[in-house]
Amino acid sequence: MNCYTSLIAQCTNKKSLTTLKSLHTHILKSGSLFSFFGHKLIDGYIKCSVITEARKLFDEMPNRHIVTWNSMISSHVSRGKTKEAIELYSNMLFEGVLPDAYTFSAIFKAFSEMGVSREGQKAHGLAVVLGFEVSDGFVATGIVDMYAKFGKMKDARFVFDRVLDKDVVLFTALIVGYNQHGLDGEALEVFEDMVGSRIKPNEYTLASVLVSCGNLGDLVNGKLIHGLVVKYGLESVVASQTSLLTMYSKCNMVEDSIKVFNSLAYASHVTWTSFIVGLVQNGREEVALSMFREMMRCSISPNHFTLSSILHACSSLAMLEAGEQIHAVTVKLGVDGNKFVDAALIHLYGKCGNVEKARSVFDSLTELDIVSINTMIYAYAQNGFGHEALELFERLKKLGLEPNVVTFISILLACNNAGLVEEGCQIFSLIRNNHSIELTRDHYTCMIDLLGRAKRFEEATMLIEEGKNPDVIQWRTLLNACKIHGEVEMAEKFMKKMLDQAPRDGGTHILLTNIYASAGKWDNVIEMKSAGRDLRLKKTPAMSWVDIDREVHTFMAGDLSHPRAHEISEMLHELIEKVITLGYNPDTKFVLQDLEEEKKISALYYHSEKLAIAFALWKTCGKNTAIRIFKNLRVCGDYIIARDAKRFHHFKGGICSCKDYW
DNA sequence: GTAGGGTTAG
Repeated sequence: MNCYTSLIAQCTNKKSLTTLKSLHTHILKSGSLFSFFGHKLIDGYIKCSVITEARKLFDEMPNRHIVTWNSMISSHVSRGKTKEAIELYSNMLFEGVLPDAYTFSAIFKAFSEMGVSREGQKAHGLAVVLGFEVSDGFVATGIVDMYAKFGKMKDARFVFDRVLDKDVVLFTALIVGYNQHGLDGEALEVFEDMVGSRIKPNEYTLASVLVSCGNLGDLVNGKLIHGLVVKYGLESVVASQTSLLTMYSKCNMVEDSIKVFNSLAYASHVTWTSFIVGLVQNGREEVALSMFREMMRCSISPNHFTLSSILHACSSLAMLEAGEQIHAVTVKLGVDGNKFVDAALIHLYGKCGNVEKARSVFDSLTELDIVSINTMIYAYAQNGFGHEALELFERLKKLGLEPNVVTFISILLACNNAGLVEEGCQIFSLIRNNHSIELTRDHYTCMIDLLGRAKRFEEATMLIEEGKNPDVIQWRTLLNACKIHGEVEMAEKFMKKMLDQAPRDGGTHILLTNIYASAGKWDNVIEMKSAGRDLRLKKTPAMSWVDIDREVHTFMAGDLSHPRAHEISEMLHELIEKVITLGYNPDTKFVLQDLEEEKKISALYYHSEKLAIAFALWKTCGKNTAIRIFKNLRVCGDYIIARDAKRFHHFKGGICSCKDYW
């Protein structure tokens, strides 16, 4: 009889399920199944990962031992079968079997994963009554981790503080809790306590505190902890590598994160993703895209984290074609239903001016949440679809969702971009009356722009003065409105107010210079320019780019350095001749330099966006494909299609979607 | 004879 024990052990080690099952039959026939051997068999099934067989036998057994209850519960929890684990736990209590430290160490995770905090709290109470809460580190860790997952950091801390013998896992559970709820300062404090208590951190601890350093932008501590990773020989652990990358990129030290990445012998999909995310967040979208391609070449499958990030890279570069290919990848991998991925897709299509496609992704969502609606409203806003944005705003309210700060920024932007002045004012007063939303500078700036464009300078000025800490951008917004309406005197008045605040602001100087230039006040222009030189102001050069066959071509005004400069120039002249015969009249008021008329006209011809479009037309040879031109600053009023730094301009039948409002 | 914590995204 005793040989059963060693036979079961042999099967378990070899993971031989068939032999285990024949043993099962044999023991059953011998009449000793519901004894010690039954428990051994259950244990064997669990170790062979056939939990259903274990459960079947378990349910047949009378007089189940606490150890077997515990094995059943913990094996269900570790396989993500939380509902069944909780069921087993209640059955156990119902049968009058008291849980012990092993039971508690497993069960709290089930409560947090099921999201049932009341039940979790009850179990906590029982653990206190039975005396396990502060005396057993495993139990305490379970409780601390559960409260942390529920975001109840005060409860987690309360339990933590009372535990007598704190170990590295308990400390880590609390640190991770703080980290995941944005309390990175607290996370670092606890880490310091831990080190002070001479408890050695491990890879779990270090991974988490590194991320906290990143979130705080605390490079000093980040580097110290990098030192600890090296000291404890944890450099080859994936989690350490991943969080090192995250830490450096969140501290804006992309070069260091590149260095870490290049030193890795192997990178997991999480590490690749962390690296790519860091590149995207640091404005290295093109590198991110090539790393993404490299990742795919290495047959590392991207997941929803990777894909949503890389889609954001495509959005920033407005690379529609690359984005569409990645959209195809998301469908192929079946992650296109993920809400992060879908939001990124809506953002991409919105940013690339394809509102219909953004909307079709939006319509495919099975569950609407505030972020997905915000993203769609923003897509409408960017493209000047004011009424559609307002409609969605109404739908949001009907769904009973609470609009947040981002919703209001997007909707105000939509009103602004579509010239819906009254609607914008109404929504603005709605936010004012809704005390749960705090008005931010962005809300004010948007309203100031809206009122300024509507020539309602008095109200706009009042808003600047009412808003907390008005900034240069707001005054500059108003100056821009003066420029639109040719209000030179008003601009000078605002300029004085601004200069008190930020005498060295380059944008202000350039704007006022341009206002003088449009009004032909060349003396003032010269004066402003020399003042600007004295202040050593640098102007951001205008730049346009076009994406053809996944290659980005960049142009600056008058810049003939492109290898195809000759063809571009020919195409440009051909085009201009054509449009002149169609009635185009170069509008030199957009040339803000004091030049002879002829030179002004030629300056106008060589604007960066025109070079880009000439190149694109030459390159695509009149093929019937959409051409998307991008520009970092505002598009010159003299011409054209494109997305500029603010919004997309759709040209159809010679009319721009912004109705020349911008 | 059974047990606890981590790294990537809007």
